[in-house]
Parts: sequence; structure tokens; C-alpha cells
Amino acid sequence: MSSSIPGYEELLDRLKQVLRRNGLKHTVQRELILRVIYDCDEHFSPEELHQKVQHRFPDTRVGIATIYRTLSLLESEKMVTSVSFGVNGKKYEFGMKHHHDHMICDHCGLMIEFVDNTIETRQSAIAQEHRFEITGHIMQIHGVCHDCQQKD
Amino acid sequence: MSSSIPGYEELLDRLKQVLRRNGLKHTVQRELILRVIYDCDEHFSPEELHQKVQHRFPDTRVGIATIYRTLSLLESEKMVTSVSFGVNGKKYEFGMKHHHDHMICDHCGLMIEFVDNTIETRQSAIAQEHRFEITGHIMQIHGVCHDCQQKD
DNA sequence: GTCAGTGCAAAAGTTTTGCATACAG
DNA sequence: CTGTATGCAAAACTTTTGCACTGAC
Repeated sequence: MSSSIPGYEELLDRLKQVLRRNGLKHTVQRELILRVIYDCDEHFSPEELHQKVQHRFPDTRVGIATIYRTLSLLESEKMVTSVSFGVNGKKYEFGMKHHHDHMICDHCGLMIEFVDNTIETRQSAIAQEHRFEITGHIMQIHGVCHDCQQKD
Repeated sequence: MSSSIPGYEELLDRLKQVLRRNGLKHTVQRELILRVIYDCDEHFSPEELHQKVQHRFPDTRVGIATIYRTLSLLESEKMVTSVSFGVNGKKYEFGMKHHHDHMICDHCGLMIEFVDNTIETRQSAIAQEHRFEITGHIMQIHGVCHDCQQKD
């Protein structure tokens, strides 16, 4: 098993590689942002990420514009993924964990991650039927979690 | 089969019912907006909806604020659903068609709608395992459509 | 030294709010 | 009449851009 979640060093190498390949430069800001994203378990908005970075590395100024620019870069390289949670707007997550889907409680925001092989398999089959070359998918089950059901 | 897509009249009744139930008022604007949404096959942003409404009913002024307010109302009543398409931002769709999922081409934006019973069933099972009361789900397969594959 | 990257601030875009007026019930 | 709904404009947010300066290579 274990489709191996990369360690930070591995990830950093990958970033360097991407940068070199595109004639871009390795900067402190890009590295710090990657570091924070890597350590971030929850989903985050660009604004939240900005605050985390500033809080953790107060000695380096990182502008919100750089956050947006870096997120775009990382997203195009599939190192982060963006997910939309209805009313809460667009959020990002570290994109190289083991693949998983989300179950979201619309009352309290609780998020359960899960993987289901039957679903994954069907998806490939459907894509194939339509001669569609699949690059990824988003699957969210929305509802009310057990705790919130009690409270009603 | 046919889980019966409601006709416009039915839908309008439902709206009136919702309004009455919440002590809200039946207004021309709300009706026109519903009308346009009902006839709209594609997904739309609030701004696009606004333009469609103005274009189709030039005699009634409908402000963008009313569009947003009405979309919120309809969304909370599950009469429209919002879907997020990554880079394209938040879009809405008429929420009472027969349920379907989306397959989206990231090159040309082509959207194929589909339903798969195996997936639907597994979803319910997963929700049950977590004592989760399911209210809906979002499932999008992203990739490259057949046409776009040719073009590369 | 060169050229991409950065912070900052301004601009552009999106969504929400306040308020006086209109109008449904 | 009463109180919700509306349009408009202002405000609040979110995201992108322009520019002069910095710093990686």
C-alpha cells in the first residue's frame, strides 16, 4: 500500500526542479510558503495562508500578492489543489497527500476524508466510456454529521 | 423512471409556497429570476444571470443585489445549486433537474452530465457507515475530452 | 549584469449592506 | 397601513496588476 506521501525534502526538490525547468528562480518566499502548506493539515484560503506564513516567519515579509502568485504556480504543478466548499468560498489544500474525498457537515463544517475503491473504479470506467482522459476528480458528500443530528 | 422534472408552473407554486411559509412576499423580480433560471440550460454566474434577466425583461429593472439576494434564497431552498469550476469561479444551476454529476474538460470547458447508480449507492453506504445524514453531493471528473486530445 | 520576483499600492472584480422609496399583503 | 423588497450607491472583500527595487543566477 502507501502510495508514499512525499516528505518535505522531496517536495522541495520537486519545487526546485519545476523552477529550473521553467527558468524560474528559487526564492525564500516560495520556500517558506511551501513549508507552511506542507505542514498545514486543514484547508486554507489564500488569506489564511498569508497569516500563517507571517506568523511563523515574522522576519521575512511576504506580500499577499506573492501568496496568490505562488498558489497559482503550485496549483498548475498539481502541488496544491483547490476545492470549493459552497458558501465558504475557494480553499486550497496540499495536493500530494494520498488521494481522498470529502464528506462535509453543512452545520458545523466537520470534514471527514475517505477513499472508496468502488467509486474510484467506476469513475475510470465512466471516463473511458466517454473517451475522456481523466486527470482528477472532486467528490464531496454533503450532509449533517452525527453530532449535529443529536443537537436538533 | 423519470423522477419528474417539475414544469415551470409547478416550480412557481413551490416558490410561492416557500415565500408564504417564511412570511416573504411574491414579487415580479423573484418570479422573473426564477423564470430565467428555469429556462437556462447552462451554468451561470450571478453576473450572467443578471444580464440574461435584463435582456429578456427590459421593462423591469432588476438590480444585481436582488440577483444575489434571490440566489441565496433559492439556494437555501435547494431550488438552485452552486457548483465551483476551479479557475472559473462559482456558478449556479437550476437545482431541480434530474440529479446528475459532471465531467469537465479542463481545456475547452466542455461539460458532460452523467449519472451512475453504482456510485450513488456507494455514497449512501459510506454516509451510513459514518452515521452521516446525506443531503447531497458534488462529483466532478476533470480531464481532457476526446476532441481536445486530438488537438494536441 | 540581467531578468525574474517581490512588496506595496492601486485597480479590477465580486459580493454585501445601508437607506430611502416602492409595493405586496 | 405595515413591513418586506427593491434599486442604487457605497462599502467590504477578494484577486490581479503596474511599477520601482531587490536579489537569484
